[in-house]
Amino acid sequence: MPIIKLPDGKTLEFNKAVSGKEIAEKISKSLSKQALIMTVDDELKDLSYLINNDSSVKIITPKDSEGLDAIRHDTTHIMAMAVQELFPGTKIAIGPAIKDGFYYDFSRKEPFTLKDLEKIEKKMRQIIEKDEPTKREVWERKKAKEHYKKIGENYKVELVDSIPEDQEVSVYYHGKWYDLCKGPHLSSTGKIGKYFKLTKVSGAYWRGNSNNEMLQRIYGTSWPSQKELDEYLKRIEEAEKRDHRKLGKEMDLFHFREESPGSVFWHEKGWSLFQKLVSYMRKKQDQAGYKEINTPEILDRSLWEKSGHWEKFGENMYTSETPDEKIFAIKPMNCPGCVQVYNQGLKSYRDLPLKMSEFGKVHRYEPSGALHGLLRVRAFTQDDAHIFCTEDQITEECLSVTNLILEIYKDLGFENVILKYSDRPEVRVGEDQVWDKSEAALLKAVKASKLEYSINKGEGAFYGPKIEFVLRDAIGREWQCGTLQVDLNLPERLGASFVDRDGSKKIPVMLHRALFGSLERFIGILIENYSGKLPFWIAPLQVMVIPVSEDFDTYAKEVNQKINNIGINSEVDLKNHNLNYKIREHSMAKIPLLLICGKKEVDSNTVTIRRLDSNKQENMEVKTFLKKFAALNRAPSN
RNA sequence: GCCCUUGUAGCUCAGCUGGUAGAGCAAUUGAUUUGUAAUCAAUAGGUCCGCGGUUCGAAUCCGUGCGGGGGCACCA
Repeated sequence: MPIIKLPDGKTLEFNKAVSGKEIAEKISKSLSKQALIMTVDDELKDLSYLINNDSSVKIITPKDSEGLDAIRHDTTHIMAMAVQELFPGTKIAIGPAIKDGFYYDFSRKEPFTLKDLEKIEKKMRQIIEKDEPTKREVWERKKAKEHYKKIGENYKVELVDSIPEDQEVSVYYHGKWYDLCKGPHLSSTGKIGKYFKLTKVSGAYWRGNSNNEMLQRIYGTSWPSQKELDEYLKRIEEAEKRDHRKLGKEMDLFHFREESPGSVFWHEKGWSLFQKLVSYMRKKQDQAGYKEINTPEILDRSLWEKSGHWEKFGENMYTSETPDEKIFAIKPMNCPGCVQVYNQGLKSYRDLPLKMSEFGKVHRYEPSGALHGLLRVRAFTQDDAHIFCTEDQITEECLSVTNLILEIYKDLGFENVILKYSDRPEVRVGEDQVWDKSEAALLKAVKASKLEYSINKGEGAFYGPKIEFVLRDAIGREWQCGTLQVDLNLPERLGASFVDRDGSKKIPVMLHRALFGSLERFIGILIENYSGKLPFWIAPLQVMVIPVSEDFDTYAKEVNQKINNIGINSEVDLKNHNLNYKIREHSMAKIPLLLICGKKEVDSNTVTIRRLDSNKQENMEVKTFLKKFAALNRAPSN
């Protein structure tokens, strides 16, 4: 006589074992129609699962994230079934639901083509049409293994092996096709609806290990309704429109070329944006007590051996050989150089904390497949700094770094920031006790920041634990930017010290921190966040002055000169095109302000402003304009 | 690095099964003097990514290298 407790607190009593389907029907007709799976005492189960004992039950519908996952999981099973029917001999590996969709990994000699995807989709629709019931069976572990061995599904054999001993080995059937699967699944193939689409094929290593063979992965997306599917596809399209590679070209900011893959050729406008960010940060760092330094880009191999980079990071380092056969490395990080500057002259505890910043250009030989526009490059400028301090100062210094970073993000329009804390990796330098100390101090700062955070086990830098600052952009994507790392190893390796209060020599702690991480990457993120429509104060070309006709060229030139004189980047468009044409052209170039000058303006000594993304006209005296926009030509916090 | 895919004018792209390239926009020149998202016309513009091969003949087919894109792995 199970008593079923529902999420709203109500209870239902049954006089025999009861299935989810029956419970849903008892609650309401509409719920039973929408029901996909259920949770029994927080465990996901098929609706057909029979409940014998008193339990808490929640019926899952497409509105729940578990429901959405179930739909996607079912869709991927149906895809795998379609693939095996269409392409006999194809072996199947794994096929989970993922964010916004699903994938399944296959092993087959011939590559799947986009045409194949169409065929597979068609087959899937046929399978769904048949609406065959999905059934679950529990198999003996041994039977499952032998069975899969017999039919040559070697990936499934491995998967059976990896199921923990205390768990059942279950298999799900739709029609004749079956798959090793933990479940749960919808009750029949027709339940998933028809709102799915196969999106792409790619390679993927078996079990995510690059030593294993490469499988073929087919990705798809699946939703409870046409509306949601359309919305998703629209979202993808919108994201593509924001692509900084496309906008960077359109806005004439930068380009890449074969001669230096992964390195940016900055054009005038892009570089102007870059420099605006640098001078903004200089100002912020000055105010926060940083001292800016600069160190060589090429340093002798011996320094990198001492610092540990040669051994731990060598694979990613560019090296150069001189005519006299000396080996130099092009710096992949600024820290060793910075320590050398610290090491000049004796330091006292009174000098600490000592904050040394550096806009250092670093080079890292990233794997070719990792390169991605400005977001992943081989040469980039870090807004780097190293803070030398005592162990007692770690937490406080970390907090002040966090505050600085948050203020800077806010100025640039990012208010939604989360932290990722990473502790010791497997490959590392330094004693475990040292790691214990650094990890504890950093974690304390993380907690004190009161920001949302997650812990990434084993993902710290080889010299110390770290936190990463992740920001969410206008369309909800997360970008890892700033970083803060505690380093109790490098100062010792490179012989840094200070004289303490008692006259003894001690080794300082070093904090590595970067605000944006990489200027290049951050600019990419900025462009995507704003769809290229950058805030006025940071836009490379801020104003375009447009005379209505040739007669007003002189006036337009004068206005342009006055604007440039107060430090706003302005140009005047004297080309022989009509007004409509120019407005269209410069709007598409995403210039924040267009100033129209015609007879009316000349007579009244005014300009008419048209702001990007608005067709309102705003007339203003030139004097007023200059005053107003001079004030807007700096960061909100300044 | 691995799998798939792709590389034609400054840009976006067309060019079927092999017969030495084409459009729109941009550029230049001329006409037009324009009041809030494309005025008209003319002109010029290309080692069809590089190298090698097949062929009487290659942008097109094959091989290879390099680059781009989508993933996987990587991201100290």
